[in-house]
Amino acid sequence: MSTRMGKPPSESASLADRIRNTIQTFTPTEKRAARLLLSHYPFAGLGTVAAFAARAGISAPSVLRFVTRLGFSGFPDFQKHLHGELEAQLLSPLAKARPAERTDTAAALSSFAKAIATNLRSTAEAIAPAEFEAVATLLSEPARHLHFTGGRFTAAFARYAESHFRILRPHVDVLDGQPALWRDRMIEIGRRDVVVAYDIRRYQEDVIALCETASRQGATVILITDPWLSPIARVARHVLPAHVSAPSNWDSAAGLLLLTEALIATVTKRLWASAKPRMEAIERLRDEV
Amino acid sequence: MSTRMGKPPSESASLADRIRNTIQTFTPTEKRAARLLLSHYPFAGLGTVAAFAARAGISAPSVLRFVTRLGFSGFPDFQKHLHGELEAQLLSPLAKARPAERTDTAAALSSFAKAIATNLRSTAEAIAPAEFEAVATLLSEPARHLHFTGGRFTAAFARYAESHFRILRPHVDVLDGQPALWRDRMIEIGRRDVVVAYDIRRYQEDVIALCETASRQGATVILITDPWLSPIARVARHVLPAHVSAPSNWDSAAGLLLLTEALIATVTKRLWASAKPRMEAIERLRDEV
DNA sequence: CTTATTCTGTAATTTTTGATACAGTATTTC
DNA sequence: GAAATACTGTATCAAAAATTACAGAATAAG
Repeated sequence: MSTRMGKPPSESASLADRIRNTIQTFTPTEKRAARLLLSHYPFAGLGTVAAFAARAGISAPSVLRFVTRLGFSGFPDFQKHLHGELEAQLLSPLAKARPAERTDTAAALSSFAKAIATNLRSTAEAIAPAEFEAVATLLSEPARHLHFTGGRFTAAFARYAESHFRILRPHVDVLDGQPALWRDRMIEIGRRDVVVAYDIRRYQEDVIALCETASRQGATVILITDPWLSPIARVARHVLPAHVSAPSNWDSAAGLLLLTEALIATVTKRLWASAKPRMEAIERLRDEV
Repeated sequence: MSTRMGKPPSESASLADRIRNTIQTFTPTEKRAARLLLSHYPFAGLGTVAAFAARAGISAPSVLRFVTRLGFSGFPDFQKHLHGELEAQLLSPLAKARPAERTDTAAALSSFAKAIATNLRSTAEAIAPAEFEAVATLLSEPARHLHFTGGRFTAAFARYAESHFRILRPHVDVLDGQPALWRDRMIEIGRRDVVVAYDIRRYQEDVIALCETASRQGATVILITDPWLSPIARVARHVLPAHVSAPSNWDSAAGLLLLTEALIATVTKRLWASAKPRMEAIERLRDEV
């Protein structure tokens, strides 16, 4: 066993910092390993032990001793840590190097806004254009019947979508409230129907069951979910995942709203010729009542 | 052998872009793999085949078929490519500038995301910290009764807020559906009650009437609205305006959602001592049913 | 200068990982 | 509705990787 113990890798400071601070205690070959890693941090550590050894001009066992010295249980453990750092750094360029400022409520609001804005950007980037396009097309076909549904928290977005699409086009409803009531309507759902389901963790059994039934009866299922994908993805024709992370105990649904509003906007534009007179007629009716 | 060949991985466009453009030609399981990779790009691909497969909910061979379809000779080859992209991207922060989207709809989605992100930022900046603070405090008092309500489009956010606050604390409900049904409940609303109203253009008569009545009976009214302020502002104790502009015929409600979620997060933190056991109890009840 | 100790690479070993053959299932096509 | 085709998971195999044992080299101490 080594005479010097490595510190546990769970230290708060970045691994690179820790290496820089302790590099003088390393043996000559370990220093070579450390310099390689620091000069190409952290990419040099992403490959195999053999590749790292060759690049540093040392032997494979020396690399192993190096990572052990750093406090890792083995090379895979070491790599796992690098992956984690990399992901944290690249995904939240803002949240990273910020040593817990005062948790003022005003600061909370603005950091919330920042985090959600980041979500929106990554949500938009992760969506396949063809997928979004296909969904927009489905929702633009007046002959199809649209049914929106969601779980405990996401039912609100089904409602939100419905309240807009209802104005744009005919044959729009929401499957909401008592799941028992859905059953009755399910009988009418078939090939021409489109079910748009919102479902994020924890995925809800009754929504899943509804979509499976709908799919079995030939309906087209569209799923709007989180990046971990609801089980509904199995039966869904199209899936639109949205990022949901937020500085809170709860997930943020802003990504779901983004996709919903973007779909509404796209369909509005596409159906404008028929939607405009329809909207005007609805306005007149509202004013009369 | 597969009937469709993957393109060589040396294409100039990023791998993510290529996947987004060709995802429609994938098999269902390949789509699952693609969605995982896109939603956690490229980190999901940095581990082992088995880890990727488990995370995507598919089998290891399917992952191998996926990378083969993408044109790589094997999983290590695929990872090598990801490492390369990652290094290039992180080393040149400038190169991160988006490579000009192709299709119209993709552009629509990303410009939508940008516009909404801007909304969020300006919404957060325009909120008076003391106002937000005061609202959070009101919603954190367990003795008060909370009622959420909204108009045609905004009722969804009242529902969304209610579904969360209901879990955090007692005495939470939503005034929804038939306005006639509100009347019956109005009789019980008094000094200890808090009415949170969502209202944006075009401001809705029945919601306005509800808030005026509530105010007259001594309730505290909180208004979440657009920058032009609903008439409810006259009777509201606190007003939180949100920016709503969007590249669409419709307004965007993302600002409303931001305020809602930020309030939920703040109240959750503040009530954590009592909310945690409450949430656990609710979880247990759910599991039993 | 000799001896003890630490350091480092070669080579063997074991574990893990990626890859493949094949059979069952679902799906599509006629 | 039946046959053909495509799709996907289980079980198995082969390959590569990480790890360890050990001996030689370098360094430091006496």
